[in-house]
Amino acid sequence: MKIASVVFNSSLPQLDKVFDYLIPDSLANRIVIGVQVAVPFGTSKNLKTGIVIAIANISAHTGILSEIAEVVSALPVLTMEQYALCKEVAIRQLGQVGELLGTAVPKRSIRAEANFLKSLKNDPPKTSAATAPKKIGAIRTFFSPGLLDEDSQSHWTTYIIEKAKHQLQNNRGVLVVLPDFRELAAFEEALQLAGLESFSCRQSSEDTLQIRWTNHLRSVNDSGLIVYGTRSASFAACNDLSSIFILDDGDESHHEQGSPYWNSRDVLLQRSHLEQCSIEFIAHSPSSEVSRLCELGYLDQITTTAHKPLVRISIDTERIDTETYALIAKTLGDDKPVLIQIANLGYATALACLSCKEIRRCDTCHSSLWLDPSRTARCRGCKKTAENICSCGGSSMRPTSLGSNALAEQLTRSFPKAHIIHSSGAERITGIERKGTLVIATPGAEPSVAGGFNLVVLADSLAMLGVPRLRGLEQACQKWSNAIAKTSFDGLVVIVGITGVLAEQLRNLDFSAVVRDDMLERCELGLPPATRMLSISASNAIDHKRISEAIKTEIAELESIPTAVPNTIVYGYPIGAGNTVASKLKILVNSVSKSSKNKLPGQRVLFLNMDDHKAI
DNA sequence: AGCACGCCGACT
DNA sequence: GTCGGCGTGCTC
Repeated sequence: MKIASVVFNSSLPQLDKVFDYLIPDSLANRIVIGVQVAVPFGTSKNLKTGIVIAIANISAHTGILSEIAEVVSALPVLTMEQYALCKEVAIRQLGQVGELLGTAVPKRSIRAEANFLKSLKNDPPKTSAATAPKKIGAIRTFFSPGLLDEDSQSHWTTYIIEKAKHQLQNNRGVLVVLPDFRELAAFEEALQLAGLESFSCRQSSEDTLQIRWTNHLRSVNDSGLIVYGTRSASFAACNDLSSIFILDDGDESHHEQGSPYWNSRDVLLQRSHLEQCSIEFIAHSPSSEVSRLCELGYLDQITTTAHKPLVRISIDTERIDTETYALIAKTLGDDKPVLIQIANLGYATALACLSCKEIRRCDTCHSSLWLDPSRTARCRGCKKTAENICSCGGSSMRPTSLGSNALAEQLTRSFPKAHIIHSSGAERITGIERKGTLVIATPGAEPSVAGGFNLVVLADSLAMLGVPRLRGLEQACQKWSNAIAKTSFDGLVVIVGITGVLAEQLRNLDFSAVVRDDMLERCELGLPPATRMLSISASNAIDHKRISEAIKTEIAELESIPTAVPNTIVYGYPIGAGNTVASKLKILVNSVSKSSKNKLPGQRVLFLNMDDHKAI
């Protein structure tokens, strides 16, 4: 009898390995690699479902083998490329293969599967292997689309679709990973326009169970598809993969919040290595990681020559100066749309001292102060109510920028006849009609309008930089550039409150230069992206002490970084040492967890994040 | 996760 | 003497 190796979808470290089973003759012709099977497991009366990842004549296991009880899914539900990716990511992120299998394989829908099988009989999938040409040279680029989304030639969807068409002709697969449902909608619209709907396959957790399972079966069992979705699509099946595209890799939505804390960029970089395929990063402004890869020569940067909107820098410390007011009034008067980007909601984004003009910061944690909705001066970080005296001795302060509510009130007064719309994360408007509308939006919530906005005002630029965060500048660039991309062909951009070198770089809309300078400076200081931060949180003080001491003696090269978070240790490590550090840590973490005398039943002792963005 | 094995306290 | 507590460890 043949032997099948089976893996389980479980986050338990004890089950994070393959289990071999005998294939009974009755099931022999139905068991292929990738199918779901039900097997007896341990002493449990219930069968456990797993996935066959290998079939062989011998087993490395010396004990007696059980037999597979039944075949659950007639079709394969996992490709071996997906499985290899899960293994690689699990090693690098110090997690379990089993917990990533859940991302690679969605929940099964019996009805959807029955319908899919029926449709297969009428329309069998194209077989690709015989005709697929061998690998073309893998391309690795960072592409920055033109800063005018209205110019369809330089739009990111056009760029991806043109390249994808070429691959589809060879019956090869293309994977597209997008940050958000808004980009998903934009991409779907473009697919429809290009007549590629029948060659595309969406992977979205927003879809119903049935649709998800149908699309998943299709991407595993068919080829020559454009597979697209948000971050979990990084693990989606895509046969004969030739190119990977990832949009706005710096966007926070590309980070998985749960263990093992992977992000689309890193997963897809690993995937492009494993599958020897091209990878292209697309963003109006690069992330610092992409900027670093360009600097190293790992990625080629493609700059578009498409024309850019005109930029006016207003150095006025007021949020909106008189000239900008006049521009808004004129644009609205011409019945054309205006977009104002503000940092966030609330009544003030920052407070400045009237005598020294500095932004007031919290005495304990140094975060900026703001006026909360009850109009009390409060720290943004620790929420402590602030003193009324500045370090310079000045006793009065004023808001440097007003939040959306206050600004809206102010604008309503200034433009009594204007039609004002708000759009924020909570109440998001996706599109508006083209006329003299004034849109006040928070970053990422800007609606689109046919033809673009004739005036885009980045009203809170200074406040967006005022936050003392590591990635403040690169994230601001991402948010600014995405808002600027909504400008019309003949439109104007006003950036309020920026001065110096940054103002010059922004006048030319040279976001790559801004991010590059910031990135190089951070690398010199031993900060991300060249150095990475890993954090280990313990559920109690004793185990916290045990793991930190074990690391101090066993992995001396790890550089400890102070943190205020209780029972947590943070270390910096060079990005290239990731796998080495992870494998050394795995041994220590396992032994400390195992011998813990303090764990509650079912509770994990240690939580490990190999790439903790919030650690610093 | 389940489930059995195993070695100490209170019960007919 | 035995019933049962859940700590420890294994599951192909």
